[in-house]
Parts: sequence; C-alpha cells; structure tokens
Amino acid sequence: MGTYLEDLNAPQLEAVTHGDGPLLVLAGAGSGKTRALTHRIAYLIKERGVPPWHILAITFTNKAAGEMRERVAALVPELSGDIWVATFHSTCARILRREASLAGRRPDFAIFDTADQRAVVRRILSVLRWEQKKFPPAAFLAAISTAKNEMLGAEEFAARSGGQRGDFWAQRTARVFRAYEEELERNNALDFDDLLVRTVNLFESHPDVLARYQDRFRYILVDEYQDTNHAQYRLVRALAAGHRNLCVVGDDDQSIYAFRGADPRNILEFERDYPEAVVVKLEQNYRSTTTVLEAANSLVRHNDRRKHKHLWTENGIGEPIGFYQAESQKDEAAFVCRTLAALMRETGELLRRAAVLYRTNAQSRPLEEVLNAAGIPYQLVGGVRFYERKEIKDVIAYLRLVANPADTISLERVINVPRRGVGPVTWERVLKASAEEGVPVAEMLCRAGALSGVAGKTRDELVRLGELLAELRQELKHLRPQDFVRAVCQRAGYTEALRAERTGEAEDRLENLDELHRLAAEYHRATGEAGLAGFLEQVALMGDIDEYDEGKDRLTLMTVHSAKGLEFDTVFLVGLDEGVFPHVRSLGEAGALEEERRLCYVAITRARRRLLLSCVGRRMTYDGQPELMAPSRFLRELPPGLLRVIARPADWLGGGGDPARPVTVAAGAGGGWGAGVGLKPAFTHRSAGAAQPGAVPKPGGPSKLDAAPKPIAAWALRVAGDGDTYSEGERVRHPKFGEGTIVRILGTGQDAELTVAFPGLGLKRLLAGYARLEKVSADGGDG
DNA sequence: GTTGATAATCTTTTT
DNA sequence: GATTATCAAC
Repeated sequence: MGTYLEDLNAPQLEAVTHGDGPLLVLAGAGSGKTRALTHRIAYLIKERGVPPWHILAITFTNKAAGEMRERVAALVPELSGDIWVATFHSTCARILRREASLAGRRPDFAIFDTADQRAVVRRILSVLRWEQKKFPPAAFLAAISTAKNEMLGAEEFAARSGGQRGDFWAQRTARVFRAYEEELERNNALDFDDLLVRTVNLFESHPDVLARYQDRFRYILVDEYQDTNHAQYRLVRALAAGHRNLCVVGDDDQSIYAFRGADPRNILEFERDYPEAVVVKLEQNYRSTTTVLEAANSLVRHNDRRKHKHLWTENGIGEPIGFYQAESQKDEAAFVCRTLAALMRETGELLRRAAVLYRTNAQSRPLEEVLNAAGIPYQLVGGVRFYERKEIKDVIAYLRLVANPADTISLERVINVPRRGVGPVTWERVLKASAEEGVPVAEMLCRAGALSGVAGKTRDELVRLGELLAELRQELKHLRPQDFVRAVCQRAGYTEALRAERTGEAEDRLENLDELHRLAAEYHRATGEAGLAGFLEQVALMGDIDEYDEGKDRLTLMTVHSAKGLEFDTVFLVGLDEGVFPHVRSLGEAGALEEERRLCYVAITRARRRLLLSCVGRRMTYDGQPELMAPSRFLRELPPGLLRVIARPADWLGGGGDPARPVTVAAGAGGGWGAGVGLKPAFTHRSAGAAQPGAVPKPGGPSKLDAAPKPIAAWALRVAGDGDTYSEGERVRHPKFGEGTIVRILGTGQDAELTVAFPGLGLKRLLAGYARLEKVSADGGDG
C-alpha cells in the first residue's frame, strides 16, 4: 500500500491509484496529476497483475506521451509488453489503418495538416470563382472543423443550414464543406478531425470492431480531460463502455483549447454517464511557492465561470514576483538575459530549469536575437517548426506522393520544385486530364506526353518525375524510410538545385535535409518499419521533433499553450500587454477573455520558485509606427503585495544593493500606469529567502539561494562583466563570424548596439554587452 | 506560358 | 517581417 506514493505523501492520491471503476480526478495545477496517473498504471501492473497491453493511456501531446512512457518504465523496470500511450490523434490513426487493412481497404491514407486543408479550400474557392478576400479560407475551415467536432457530416450540415433559410454564410459553408469532403476523398486523405470522427463512426456503427478494442483496452486513462472535444468524448465513452475502468484527470481552470473545440460539457457529462463515478479532488499543490500560487489564485478568481477550487501548498513563501516594465521588446529580452545572468551568478541556476513563455509565436523573434547576441543557448519549442520549413515540406510532399499518388496537394507543391517549367496553366491541364481519366495525378505525369499543349522540356521533365515516383512506389515494401528520403532528394534533382544556389541559406536547407534523413533512420530503428506510412503519420501528427535534450543546458522558449503540463524553476512571462495577453481577438467576448485568463493562470503555475513578469508598453506595427499599449489587465488582478518592481535588471537579487530594499523607481513610469495599477513597493520578502521552512520543495537538495556558488558559465560572466568600450572603425573578432569592422555604434557602454561588417557575411547588429567580441589589436590578442 | 519583381495585406493558441 | 496578389518582361 502506498508504495508508489512516498514522494507525494498524499493519502487522497491513493484514491486515484487504487480506485476502481469510473474515476473523475479534478486536479489543480501542480497537484501531481500526471504523476498520479503514472502511479496508477504502475499499481495496476505490479499489484493488480494487469497485463500492460490492457492499458490505454491518452495524453494531449506526443511529448507528454513520451514522458509518461518513461516514467512508467522507471516505476516498473520489469515491464514486459507495451502500454499504449499516445495522443488521441495517433491512437485513431493507428486504429484506422489497422481496421482498413483488416477490411481489405487501402490503409495508406494521407493525413492533411492545416496548410494542406487551406490549400484544398483555396482550390475550391478558385473553382467556384469566389474571391479569397471576401471568403477567407480560414473562416470556412473553422466552421467545418466545428461541425466535424460535433460529429456533423457535410450533408447533415447542409440540411441543418438549409433549414435556416436565407443564411448566406451557412449555405456557402455547406457548399465548401461538401466540396472539401469530396476533395479529401479524391486525395485519399483525412484531416485531423477526420481521424477522430472516422474512428468514432467506425465504433458506433460496427459493434464487433468496438468489442475487440473494448476487450483489449480494459483500463483507460485520459490526461488533460478538460481539453477534449466532443468527438474525443464520444470515443472515450465508446471504448470505456465495456469495462468502465476509466480514469480521467482534468482541471477546468486550465482549459485553454476552446478554440479547437474543447468542451467543458465533457466533465459534466462524465458524471452523468457514470453515476457511480468516484470524484477525487486534488487541491494541494506540490510545485510552487505560496507566492506563485497566491498570484495564480488571485488571477483566476476573476473568472466567473468556474468550479470553486482553492489551491494551497505547504511550500514556503519563496521569492516575490518580479515585474519589469520594458521600453521595447529588445529591452525586455535584455532584461531576461541579464536577470538570468544574475541568477546564475547568485544561485547557480541552470538554464534548462528556466523558461521564457509568451502568448504568440511571433514574440520569440526579438528574444532570439538578443539571446543569440548574448550567446545564451536556448531551445525554441514550436514556432517555425522543423516540419514546416520549406525544404522539409517539399521533400515530405515527394514522399507523400510516393505513398499516395492521388495526393494532388503535395504534387501541386512540388511539381515545379525544382523548376520544371510548369506554371498554373500546365498544372490545370494535368489536373483536368487526371480527373477525366480517373487516374491519380502522380500517375498521370507518366502520360504527360499525351497532354495537349504540354511539350518539349516540360513534357520530358514531367514524365521523368512520374516515372521516378512510380519506381519508388514499387519499392514501398522493401526500402527503409531514410532510403526514400535520400532517393527523392537526389533523383528529383532537389539537392542538386540547392547546391547550385551556393548561398548560406541553401547550406542550411541541405543540413535540414540531412536532419530529415537522420530522423527517418531513427524512426526506422525504433519501429523496424519499411515503407513510408508510419513515418509520414508521425511527421503529420508530431508538432515538433523531439529535440528533448535534457543533457544540454539550454533556456526554453515557447508559447504558454506549449508549456502546459511542464514546470520550471524560473519562469519569465513576457509581453503582458493589453492586446497581446490578453490577445486583441479575445477582448470582445467574455468567454474568450476568461480563456485568456486561464491561459495566464497556466503560465503562472508553471513556475516552481521564481516568476518574472514583464510588459513592453509599445509595439511596432508593420509599417514601423510604434503603437502604445496599456499593461495587461491581468497584472492588475495579481495581489500588489506579491510583486516587486524591478527598475533595472541588475536589481533583481540585490545586484550589489541590499536585497531586502524594495525598488520603487519604475512604479510610476510609463503612461499613466503606476497609479492606476496600484503597484506599491510593499514587498517585504527577503529575496535571499534564508531558511524559510519548506520554501524549497526540492528533496534532499540544499536550499537554492544560500547554496554555495557554483561554477559560472562563461556567458554569465560576460553579461555581468564590465566589458570594453568600442569605437567606430575598430577591428573586432566574433567567435562565429570572424573578424570584422565596427561601422556604427548606437547607445553607450554595455547597452550599445554595434553594427559590424564581416567580410563575406555582411552587416551584423550586435549588443556590446553580450556579443563575444574581442578586439583585434597589434598583438593579435587571442586571449 | 512562365518567371521575376513589386505591391498589398494581416498577424493566436495546436493535434 | 513574411507571405501572397498583381503586373510586366522573357
């Protein structure tokens, strides 16, 4: 009893691990809910003797799935056999492929991502001759997705919208919806929603199939239940109907995916569907300090629509929440850098225990620039993802064509990459011929010779491409995924064209292609699968390559959405400006604003020990005009007493002064902000936090701030150091760019921005305080 | 018919 | 700041 719970020391968690039957766990942030799930799995296997293959654990991201698998493996080293831990989408894809093969149908469907969906709608609009400006594809896609989440097909949607006569938009949407479904069918493709919907339809219409899966998955666990949509709810309901051993874990305060169809009804319907369900509330937080938690509680109390919950913790007060009002995004980024440097110096903080969170991906750019200039290693999660780069998408498109010659969207992408002399007109001819003859587009290419109006070099190139794809398709059973990557890169002339460019950018792309090859090889090693279906599925469903390098000490940058489920010792939450966070698009509607607030709640509760907030106050619009923004209302919703305003970045952690002395300078700065917000320098914590009992919930370790100084990374010394001064015309050496000449200096001292001309590389803008510049003097100083 | 260049247009969040 | 619509030149 309780064997697995020693580290949590919470009796009510036993209800989660040992519980029978339907189990609804309402768990607050940092209450160890994911750990409770893994312990439940361990308990089932070790003490109940449940064979691992009877367990299905559904997580929200692939990353979470990987982590859960690792944790279970650590708890049950003797594990024999596989536990199915996966996201909803990959679970469904696997089920659909398996059932398609069993039923003798094609299991090789493609999975269309958002970009593919948009391309499909664009094509439909152009056929219908509707202007994209008047009929934005995104609007249709959103409506279609909503309908699918509600398990409505195109025909039902049309019937429903026909009932509301005169509804212009609904009727247009119905038309696009129908054409969209036909186009996907023609392409032998499913979108993200289809994966769920088709699986639910399969289960609900084929009881025999469902019964097989019910028998296989006797214990079902679902994490982040508050983010499930209706289709996911139906899926779980169907699967769990057999053995009713369903354990769902969720927190309504962390529901941040309403835009994607997440539906709070699911938690309510859970108690309705399973009247015998045991409900467990986990309200003790094991993650954060009291300060962090109070801030989070105070914020989320401003939401009306929530179940009452009050998180508490035995952890100590901890450090105050830092707040910095920046002048620009660059200044904000510099604040992050210098604060990190100070932290490292004072506490030996590790970079990988810190994260910078922001509302939108676009906010990462200035951060990256400054971090690069400072030489601080970081890891960007999400953003311009690996699989979204052009060269990767191109090669993937070739691969998809090999696997599925009907994939017009992919062919449209690469038919003229590299240049084959194909423009819109030729493409239309290929499409038309393909449709008329009922031949998949890729196979049509082989017959390009018969196409009227296509001749000469263009014709030859098309035939060659068609034959290449056909040849590779013959090899689907024999070649490994990485072989296809290589074959496509070389034989389609793709790498050749890149090499011919001879630019730095092309070099990067070639490197990325090598990386893709490596990933394919890794996939093959892990699964032993030949062919492409599995690899392409992984590519489509995996948001991000698992560059989960725990070994490297790097700062993490990501959106708040991506951060859900993670925790960091130190969290910077940047861009707390009205219009950014909360986002402008949410300001009109109360429900949307509450979701933004929950999002902010999620961000705050990622922090274990230290939370640093900042706002910018102005933003550059696209035409270069600065636009003033008010500080986020969320700042006003935090208890002022918990905040400590940081005037200069170095003031954090003392920076040479008395650490207990409140800093007041910035409180009144900036347009009308100080008074309105009511920030008072009321901070009375000692930031050195000496010997507060339980202040640091780190088991066995020394308290953070009074720990002996650890070796300081080179960059921290650099940032903290006084450094040199520079003058225009001076020669300097950069570790990466080599020698160059300073052509312009803006600002003074460590904050100066240097423009340096590097021969062959052009002009680079560097920050004096961060760039690892050496002066190139007479003695050649290599020191 | 295709290509290159210039002009215009928005910016959430993700499987 | 990056992607897309439009237009003039090969």
